Parts: sequence; C-alpha cells; structure tokens
Amino acid sequence: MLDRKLLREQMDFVVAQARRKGVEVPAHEFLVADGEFRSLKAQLDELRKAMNEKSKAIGILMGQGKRDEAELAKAETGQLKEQIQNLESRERELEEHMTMLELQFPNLPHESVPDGKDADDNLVVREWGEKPDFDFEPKPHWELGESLKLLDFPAGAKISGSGFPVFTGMGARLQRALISYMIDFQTEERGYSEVYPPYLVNAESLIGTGNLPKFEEDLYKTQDNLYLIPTAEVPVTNVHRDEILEVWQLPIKYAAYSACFRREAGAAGKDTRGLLRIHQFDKVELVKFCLPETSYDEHESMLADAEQVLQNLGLHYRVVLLCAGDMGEKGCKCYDLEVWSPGVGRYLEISSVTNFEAYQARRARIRFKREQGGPTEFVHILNGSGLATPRLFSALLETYQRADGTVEIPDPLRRYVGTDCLGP
RNA sequence: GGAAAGGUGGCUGAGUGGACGAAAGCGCCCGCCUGCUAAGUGGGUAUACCAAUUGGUAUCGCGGGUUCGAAUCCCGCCCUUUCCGCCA
Repeated sequence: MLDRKLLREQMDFVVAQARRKGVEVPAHEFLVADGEFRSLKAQLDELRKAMNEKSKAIGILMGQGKRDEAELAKAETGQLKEQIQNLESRERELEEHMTMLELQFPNLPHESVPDGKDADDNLVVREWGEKPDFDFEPKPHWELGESLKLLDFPAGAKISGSGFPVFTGMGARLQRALISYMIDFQTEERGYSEVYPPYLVNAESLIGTGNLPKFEEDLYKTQDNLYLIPTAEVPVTNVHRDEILEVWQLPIKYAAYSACFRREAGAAGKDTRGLLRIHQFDKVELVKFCLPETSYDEHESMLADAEQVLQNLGLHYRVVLLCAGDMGEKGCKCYDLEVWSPGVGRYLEISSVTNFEAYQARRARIRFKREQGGPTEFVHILNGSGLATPRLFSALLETYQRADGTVEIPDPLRRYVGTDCLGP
C-alpha cells in the first residue's frame, strides 16, 4: 500500500516507477475515484455538521422544557438524515473501489535498483570465497543424504506427500544444529532479540505483511480460518501491528526461528529434486523496524549479518541485487544470497534481504513519534532470511563431502552436531 | 466441550441517552519553585481524514438497528480473561 498523498500528487512518478517493475497501474481510475471521494466527503462533513447542530439545539430545547419547539425541529431533520444516508452508502462504495485499486499498486523500487525484466537482468554485486575443487565427481545432496541416512524422502512421501522430507538420525541433528547455531549467532553477536512466534496466524496479519489478499493460493489455510505461516516474517512483523512505537526503541531487531509452510502452487516441476523446493522447511528470519532515514544502512547491515553465517561456515556464495522487474510486488530493494551447490552445479537462493520502507508499516499501522505531541510517522521495515535451512543443509553436505562419501562438519557447527564428520 | 465476566486514550480506570473525544490517577513533555535529591506547583499530552487562520468530520472491539441525538439501549459477530472438564 502506497501513501495516498503520493498517488494524488505524483502519479506520473508512481506510474513510471511501477512500470520499471513491469506493472501497469490504474492511475486514471484512481484519480477520478479519489476526486469524487474527496468532494463527497466535504459534502458529507457539511451535512453532518448541520445535523449535529440541530440535534444539539433539540437537546437544549428539551432541557428547557420547550416540547413543541423541539418537536418542530425534529421534523426538519428527516430530509437531512436521508441525504446523509445516501452519501454514506456512496462513500462506502467508493472506499471499497479505491482500496481495490490501491492494492494494484506495487511498492516502488529504490533509485539504486537497476532496470530489468527478469532474473537475467539481476546484478551480481560480489562473490565470496571460491568454488571448491574436487578430485572426484561431487554428489548431489539427495544422494549423500540417502547414503548417509540423513534424509528419507520415501517416508516423507508416505506420511504427507512429496515435498515433505523426513530428516533422520544425524540428519535431524544437523538440522537442529544449524538452527541453533544461526539463532545463537544473530542474538549473541549481532544484537537481535530472539522471538519464537505462532505458526498459525489470522488473515489480518497476512494482510499486514502483504501476503493477502493477492497471494492466498501460496498458503495453507485451516478450517478455523487461520493460515500456516509461509515465513516467520508474518508473525514477527505483526508483533507491533497497530502500535505507535517510542523513538528510543528503534531500531528493533528480531531473530526468529520457525518452520515455514508453502503450497508452492504453480511451481510444479521446478527444482523438485531433494531439498530444493519443499512444502515445509525451517528458517531463521531477521526482522528490523527502524527510522526511515536509516533503513538503507540497516539494509546493508542486515545483508552482512546473513552473509556472515555463510562465511563462518566457509560456503562459497554470491550477492545478487535484484532488478526492478524481478523483485516482486512488496519490496523497494532486495538482495539475494546465492550459495554455491557443487552437487547441483548451480547457485541457489538461500536468502532474500528486503527493504520494504513503509509499505508493510502502512498496511499494519506500525508507527512512531519523534517527540511527544509530534506527528506520527511510519517506521521502515526490513526482513531477511538468515538463513533457510534446506539449501544450507544441502550446500553444506555437497561442499564438505569427501571422496569416501563422508562429510566433514565445519568448525563452528561441531559443538552443536557433536562430531566433526558424518559417516555411514 | 460447559459456565461466567469483560473489551473505553501510552497504561490503570470512571462513564447506562443530550455541553463526552471522553472524569480521575499514572506516565510523558514544557514552565515555575525549592541552593543537591525527593516533594510541590501551572500548563500540555489519542488517532485518521478533510479544509488549511483559530476550523470541520469520524473513531469508545467489529457490523447492523432504535432515536432528532448512542461509549451508553437492542440484535449479530469477533476477541480476551477466569472457572470446570479433557489433553500435550
């Protein structure tokens, strides 16, 4: 949701920026509706003012015991009331119409975001480390997972369906180790506060983060009208929904572990092997609420927080700045971290770090005041994965595999995994 | 699942038809006073939209109804809390 004032005053700019994302917005329709809405509202306010004054007068007459005059005055209100009701119903219509139109406006890309249509136009900002050399043919993680008895895909398919792997034995332990390690790192080294959120959320929360109404088909919904979270971003961002924060609280930084549930509707046939695209996965999510003027600095530092995990684990990756056309609806600027996967032979997206500016804050009504009695402003909200475990798990196995089929555990994880090597 | 109570401003909490956007207290902000501190004292302090010069309108969980007029009465819904039962 964009600022209505921006739409009114700088529609040409909005249209141009939306076009960078490849989105045509209903500019004219909105401006027409808004014009009618405003003049209608002015009229309505006048009528209501008149009505209020009349009512007040009647009250005074009644108080003075002047019954007859009061009755006379009452008779005069009928027409006013009818007029008001007519305008009110039109107002409701317009309001609905405008909301529908507003939802078609994407968040606008930041000036530092390159033009482009799709993933081919994304910009590789930097690479860290190097692709590991193997003197043997590196295996993909699904083969390693099977031979080392870390993953059981058939069991998952039997229990739930495809896209629900079972982690077994040391695989389960490694999974848990990754989560603990990442949470500990972000909270102890990077100043995030830990949050453990609910996994089922109401529609209001999903509207706040922008997942509803547009992306309902990506979500699992329960019979109680609660939805399984697609990411911890949803509950964690909504922790402060409808609040006015104190300026000294900012920035607020949360790190949250959660399972994530995605229907992956429409993604059939893509990246189906192994852990690449599954319906339930685990992730440590980072969320920040900050002052508008600091959000791009906070964005860079959040990116660094996520990168540091990969660096500590010695995994080769690259940082990609998404072009306007590939960024999606909600973001202003977004970096992807892509980890190198030797067995698959590709870079795989393992994190997206996004600055939403006030887009989510406006939807979720998360504001702050710079000073007592001052105006309220929307905070800027950012989030990033730090990181998603399936691809971290797979990159780790593939990167640290040895010729004999065993896998070395990198140093920072050893005390969590309880061993330095996974073998048969 | 059964029963009851309740949803009012940053918080506590009054308000059962008319001058209530809302008492009081707390908190916070700006003064004054007190040679420190504490106390005292005067004022200010909800949000959104519109007009923009002091102005106007709406909002007391949400939606509808009664009424000239609703925080207040009626109906429906949602949510929270407590007790009992069941269960991790």
